[in-house]
Amino acid sequence: MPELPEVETVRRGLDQLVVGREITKIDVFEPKSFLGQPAEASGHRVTGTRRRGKVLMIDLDGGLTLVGHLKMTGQMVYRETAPGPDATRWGAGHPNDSLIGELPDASSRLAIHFEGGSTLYFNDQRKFGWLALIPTDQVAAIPLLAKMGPEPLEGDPWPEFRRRIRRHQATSVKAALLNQEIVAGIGNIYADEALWHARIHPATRVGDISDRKLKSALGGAAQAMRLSLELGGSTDRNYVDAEGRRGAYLDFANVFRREGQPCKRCQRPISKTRLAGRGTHFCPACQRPPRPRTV
DNA sequence: CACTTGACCTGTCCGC
DNA sequence: TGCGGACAGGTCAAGT
Repeated sequence: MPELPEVETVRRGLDQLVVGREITKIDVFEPKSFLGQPAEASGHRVTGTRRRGKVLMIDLDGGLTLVGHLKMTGQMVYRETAPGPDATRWGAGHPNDSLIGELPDASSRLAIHFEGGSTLYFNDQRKFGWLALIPTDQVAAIPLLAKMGPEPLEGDPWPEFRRRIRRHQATSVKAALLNQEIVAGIGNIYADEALWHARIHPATRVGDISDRKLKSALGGAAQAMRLSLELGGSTDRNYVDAEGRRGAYLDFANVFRREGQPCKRCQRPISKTRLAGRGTHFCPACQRPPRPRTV
């Protein structure tokens, strides 16, 4: 699932690959995946890329921006040449071979064509993701962005994080970490990793957790995401970067998708349960369940 | 307002 | 082998 490190990895790739290129045409294969008028992008040149939380932005000249969200299965994959017999980058046996092949494929929702024949494909198996073409000065007003909490890897997010999470004392800390209005960019993988780091049971109510522990959880999320950035993100099923490559972070995860395997701190088996509508991984020994407060 | 649940989708996996 | 259903999880709408 593309979370902050995955979206940032895609952004860095796109920054190298498409900045300076002029869009000739956008072909939309799945109308619900694109908001706005695709024809309005033609003739505009990419001036830069940005990211806020899990939201990707590709700025164009003329005051336009392509804003996108990959949700769970979105991919932004750049190909230098038009599809053809030689377009496949990966040889037989390459680890990417089974993940992504010639484009467009069945999951391709739109194609952004550039001067010179290169193409940026937006693939999204489950059609939850979207791209929108809107005036740059209206990007910040998108509700998701307008309400979004602090960036966990920029400056000191703790004071703002603390202010926001303390408004939600009755919710579970797992749900709070997934709430983009409390802190930006954390999804299911890094929420579980953060709580393992801080030794907090995911079902614990925010109101029952000290500031010191909450700060540790935020720090744990940041630590996991920084490592993931170095490793090109997490590839669970679909995620690839702008050049179609997998990320390697899950090989180093402490709890995510490790149910039944030994905790790296205490060797007890990792548990998996369902919380806040999500699969939730934790060490039942290191992360003690909350005590009932009354009765 | 705070909080929870279901909807949105489709590919994969599991049990029968 | 085929089939039904659970599951995967980011965000929003609708519910309590």
